[in-house]
Amino acid sequence: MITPLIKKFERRFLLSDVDRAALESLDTILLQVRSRKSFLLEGDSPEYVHVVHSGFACRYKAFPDGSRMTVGFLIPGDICDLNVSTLGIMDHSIRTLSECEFIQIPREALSGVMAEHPTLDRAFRWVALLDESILREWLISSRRRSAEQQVAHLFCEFLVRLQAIGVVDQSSYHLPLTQADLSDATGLTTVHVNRMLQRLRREELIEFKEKNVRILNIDGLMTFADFRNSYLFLDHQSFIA
Amino acid sequence: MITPLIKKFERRFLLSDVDRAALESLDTILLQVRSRKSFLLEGDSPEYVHVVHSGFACRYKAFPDGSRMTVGFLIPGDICDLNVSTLGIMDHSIRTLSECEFIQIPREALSGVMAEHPTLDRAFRWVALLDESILREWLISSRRRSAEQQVAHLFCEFLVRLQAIGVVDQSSYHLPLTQADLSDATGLTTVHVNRMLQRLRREELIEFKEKNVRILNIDGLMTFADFRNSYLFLDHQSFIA
DNA sequence: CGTCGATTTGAAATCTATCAACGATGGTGG
DNA sequence: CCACCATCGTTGATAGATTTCAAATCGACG
Repeated sequence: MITPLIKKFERRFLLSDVDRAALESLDTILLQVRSRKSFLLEGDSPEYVHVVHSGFACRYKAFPDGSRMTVGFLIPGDICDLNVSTLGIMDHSIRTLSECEFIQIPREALSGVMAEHPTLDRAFRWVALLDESILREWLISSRRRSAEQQVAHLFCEFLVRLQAIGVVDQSSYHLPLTQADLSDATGLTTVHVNRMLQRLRREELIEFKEKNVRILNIDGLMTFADFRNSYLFLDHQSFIA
Repeated sequence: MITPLIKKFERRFLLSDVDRAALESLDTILLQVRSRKSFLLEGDSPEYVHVVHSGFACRYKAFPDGSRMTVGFLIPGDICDLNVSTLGIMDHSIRTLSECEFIQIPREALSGVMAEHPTLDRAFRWVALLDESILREWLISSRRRSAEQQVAHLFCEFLVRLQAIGVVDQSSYHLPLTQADLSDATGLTTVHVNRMLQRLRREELIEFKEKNVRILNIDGLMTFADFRNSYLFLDHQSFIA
């Protein structure tokens, strides 16, 4: 049941059978959430840890004026609320972008597993750092990249992250976002996002319609966006046994 | 020796005498670094954990074109390279902005302490989350705040963080940064930073000269910058014993 | 058919970068 | 002590990127 997470860990860690069994033996509940629902809010103290099993979601910060800013996307295998264990509360909110299934893990049980399995403990810390690294890259995007590059970079990030979980088909992938979602995630206006998408299309880098992305020129896109995947920690170089 | 870190922990956690003794018994070395030196580079695997004891430093990402982007500031009590334990290497660099003293803690010994003292383990995780929260706020700054607000927000952040370690005197504090440093940290040009500082001065919000910041109107500044200190986790609300 | 959300278009306003230059300052070496 | 140099801060003019505002189009769907 918890397989997307295990797969994610195994991109970087060599789990023992015992480790894997410990994760699999966790008593989980599958939770379905409809599309475009805020299901964890800033200030919440969820008693379960939630792992995305299917669907797309995002982390966001809500503002008094009713607007929100997306600070990260969640795809299958990503953990929504790992931090709650040490912080006590969510310091941002989570919202689904498509219909989603979440795996709920009792927080206590998970802590127990981490305490007894050093490799798993390390793996969980690692995914937290991965989130932070992505966040840092978003900051870089927002400061150093032009609007067009930012949008392009986002499509690269999706490409690589979705490839890693095996849901990319010939450089095409499903992406249930609206242009307004991209605007929340980049801080650009929807008008401008629209124009940037048109440009990327005209330059024959990507196509994005009907919730489907097709990368027409991967190298061209990555070069243009100044995308380096090292921040996603996908290489197995510093493998830790 | 390790007192700035202990003080930081104690803003949020109730350390037992045993916890405190465990930290104090660590075999540390004090390292002096001259101003404006890169002393930890992306890719490094430092064998010690470094805690700022005195001075100002920053985290930054270096780019092929020789420029750099600051992604966070370090003040006394902040940890430079906690992540190396789980990641194996630095995924960004650290540079001093003034003469600095760093406390070097053997990584193994620190891990041991964390393993045996759950509260300390939690405290270390907490400071990691604090860093991440600040990063998230920087992302928000860079997307939602005007240049002038960004600069103002940075001065608010310094004010509150420096207050927390007790080095603010009547809403004045020492800040050994150049306008170019502010530009690295905001992504603005130095020219524009200069103009924003002039505006803030003209609006009688702050004064910044000779490495000294004086906040002339705290409420006005915070309101203007849309600054809320909750992201700095300074409140003792969700105190964990 | 009408409505709603999403996308697209155009024109003007605003913000920030860019380029170029100048003044002040402090340190260094002669 | 002075001349020189480098760094920092300042100013002005212009170009470019992005937002803002307003409106049109499109498609899905009841």
